[in-house]
Amino acid sequence: MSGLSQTLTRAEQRCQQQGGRMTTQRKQVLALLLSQAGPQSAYQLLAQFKHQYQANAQPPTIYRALDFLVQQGLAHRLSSTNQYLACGHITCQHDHQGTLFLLCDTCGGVQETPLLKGAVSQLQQQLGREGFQVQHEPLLEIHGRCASCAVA
Amino acid sequence: MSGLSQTLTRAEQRCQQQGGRMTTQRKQVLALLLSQAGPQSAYQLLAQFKHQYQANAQPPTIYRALDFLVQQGLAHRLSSTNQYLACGHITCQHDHQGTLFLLCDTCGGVQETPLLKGAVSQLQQQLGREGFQVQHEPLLEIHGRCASCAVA
DNA sequence: TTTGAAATGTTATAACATAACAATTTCATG
DNA sequence: CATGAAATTGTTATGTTATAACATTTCAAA
Repeated sequence: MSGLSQTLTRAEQRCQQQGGRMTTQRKQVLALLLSQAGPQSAYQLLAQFKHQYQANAQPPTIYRALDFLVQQGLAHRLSSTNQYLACGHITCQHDHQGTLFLLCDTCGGVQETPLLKGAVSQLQQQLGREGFQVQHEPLLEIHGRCASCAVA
Repeated sequence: MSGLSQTLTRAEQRCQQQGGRMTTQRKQVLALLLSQAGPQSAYQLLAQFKHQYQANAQPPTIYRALDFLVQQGLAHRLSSTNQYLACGHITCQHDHQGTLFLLCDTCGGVQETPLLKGAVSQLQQQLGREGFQVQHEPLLEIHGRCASCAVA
């Protein structure tokens, strides 16, 4: 578990390696994402951004920053809920072949886990069978009920 | 490969078994879906519905029909593209544990295939590890390039 | 220090989806 | 058949998500 500033530093390093510019604004949005308990909609983030950083910010500001962060692998977009969250593996050396998001429909929380090798190879088999070529790591979203909510 | 009317009949049977009412309107929307080459947005379907069936139809008409069809397992919603398509397995006895959609970013087409058992059990393993309970068959969407587009 | 590409600001609008309530239809049951 | 509760459909309005388009500014490399 590393602190916020360490994470931001690490994120900056990653951008440099990948030829991306980590500007103040983008860092602010990433910081916002990192401070959240759960995934947020773009407009929720916009509201917080306006409150904390820039009162007159407009949607494109947030969407551009989010697009950038997603491109750089520092954030993820959950397409099944139209939400965004910081990547849970900014500080670790992650060598994923894909990511699995477990979305709890009860509490709205998300668990992000690397796809296990076994699952990856099974999926690859299935893709190969169809002659389908994947360009980016697949992000798989599965809905259900998380462990905490299952207890209650 | 069964014809449109056969498929609609089969769909009707399924609804009855599941306690759903297959109305004229819903059948019309399903027929629209079945006549498509690829997945369509709700508003594309609305435009076609207005053209073919009811000139003054409004968005709720389409969304309600789509919601119903998805509930009954006769159609799917692709959350990564906000599109809808007819289930490719209305006429077969399908005993899926989940479905994998291969979305071609080049031609916009979709390949729908049942999740192979191996992949299912790998994913289940991973879910079990997190204590996560799935309520519905997972629908997994993977983007990439389909076989035809890979050739070109 | 120019200069051009990238980033940001700003206005407007497109695209996706649902709330809320009225009217109608359906269909089990009296 | 009558009829009334539940489901479906009609209709208006609006909420939510996302991007187009163009102006301005920033910033690093030549």
